[in-house]
Amino acid sequence: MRNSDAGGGVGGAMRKPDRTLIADMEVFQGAGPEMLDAILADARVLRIERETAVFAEGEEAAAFFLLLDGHVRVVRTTPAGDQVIMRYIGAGQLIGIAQAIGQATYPASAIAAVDCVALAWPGSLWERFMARTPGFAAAACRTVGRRLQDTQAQLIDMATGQVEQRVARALCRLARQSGRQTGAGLEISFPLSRQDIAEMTGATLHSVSRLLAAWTAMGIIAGGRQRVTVTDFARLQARAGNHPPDAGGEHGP
Amino acid sequence: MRNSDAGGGVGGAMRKPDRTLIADMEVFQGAGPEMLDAILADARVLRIERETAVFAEGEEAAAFFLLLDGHVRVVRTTPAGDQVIMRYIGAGQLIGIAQAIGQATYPASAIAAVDCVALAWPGSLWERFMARTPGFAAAACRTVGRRLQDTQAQLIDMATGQVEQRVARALCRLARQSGRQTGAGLEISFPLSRQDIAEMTGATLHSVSRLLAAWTAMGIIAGGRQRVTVTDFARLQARAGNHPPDAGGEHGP
DNA sequence: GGACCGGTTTGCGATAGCGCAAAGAGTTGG
DNA sequence: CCAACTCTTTGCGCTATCGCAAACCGGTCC
Repeated sequence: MRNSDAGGGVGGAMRKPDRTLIADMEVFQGAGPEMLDAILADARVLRIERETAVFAEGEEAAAFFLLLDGHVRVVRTTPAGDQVIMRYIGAGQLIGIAQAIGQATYPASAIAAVDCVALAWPGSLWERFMARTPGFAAAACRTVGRRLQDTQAQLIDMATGQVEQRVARALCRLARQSGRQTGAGLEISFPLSRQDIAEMTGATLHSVSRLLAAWTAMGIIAGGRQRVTVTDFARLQARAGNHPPDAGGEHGP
Repeated sequence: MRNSDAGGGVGGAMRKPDRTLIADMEVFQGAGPEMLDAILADARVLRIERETAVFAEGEEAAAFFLLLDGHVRVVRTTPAGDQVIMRYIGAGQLIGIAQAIGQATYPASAIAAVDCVALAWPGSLWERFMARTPGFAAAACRTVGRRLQDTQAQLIDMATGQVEQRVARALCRLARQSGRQTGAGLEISFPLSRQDIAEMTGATLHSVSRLLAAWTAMGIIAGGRQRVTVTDFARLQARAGNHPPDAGGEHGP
């Protein structure tokens, strides 16, 4: 089990950020300088330590957040106690927008994958933003829509794909979204355990471990403890579903 | 393969409906009578025959729709050719809202499960609605958000549940949303083949058939060709994994 | 330095559910 | 009333994947 208790770990304030920090966020497009300042005036700046919760599933949705730096994973827990990682969210994205969808409580938990910085607004301001900030509503709608698209794509994967495909796709997605180019390849820029990958793909830790071991041996990926680097993106993509043009016998004895 | 070609089958117009028809739709809450009339003035009324497409995946998103009567299923097709039923949509809901999420093409197909009636607006009007109809943006956002919630719930099912649970949950959901109370129980009010259920749950036709046969024998459900009636909702829910009020300590036969 | 600890790897048996194949059983239309 | 069709049921071998158990590692704490 993970140490992901409570909403603790949300650290103290920093000095107020400059408006240029949020001026190019999609949600605030169309807002003038004075409006941006007003928006910022209502924001708290949070620093969230690694592996602590920004907010927890079921909690009253008292605030919504804009992630300025870091990555958080959005997790839901089943009645049976299984965790499922819905997505990872990177800098520049909104989280905790329960009010956008008319929910009084957060439907999922958000856990910082690394130390993060975020802006927080009281939930009550959501409506004001929706009403007064030009384009905010449309942008929020698109944001939610995009997540719906992603989730649907994942659902399709789960419905039709084998574990190998699902894991390959998850890694491709993460590498594309959060990959940092290094000498060795695209390195996923936050700690990502085999267990995490399993919880993203609906597989078991064991299957994932086997898979990654095989791919490491083939030179498709590299990395150790909570680290994954994609060294051969094309070949990983091939594993993700486009199996036809492939040689190489694989898999155990 | 199903006879679900093209956007054909979209029949001719009916006489204009009365504004009361849409006045209580969530998306048009807050719109005054004259605005409702204006909205209706721009709408076309469509009659869609059973098993024909309202719109097709990949098609340019030229319009969005409000389903007035009937049920449509929203389907996506994988590159490999597998169909996945994302959801069923009933009367009163918006469909084809690709523009809401900033898509130029429909991400899925919508096929009428029964003869349907819908209103259609040119996609170009979306922005006007968003801007001028009070509450429309927020309602649209909530609609998309609710679908996101649903899809996430399904994803969790797929990730953690066995086929039996998934099928049971899918039936519970359908019965709750579209069940018509009859003497025998809650009858799902549109044709629903085993194959459809399979495509909703990521199972095979065969597994679904076996499952339903077993449940029929137990008196949990009833129904024949493309028909499902839930005769014992509580017990079906138990199969779905929630063993709450029930005390039945049963498992596989 | 050695025990400890979270994450990772690996082996192996158990099995759910797929894939294939073919027979039944309602429906539809001539 | 029969033929054709579609949907459904059923049998059976097969394999991907789980579940458990145990060995491994690279740091960390004392």
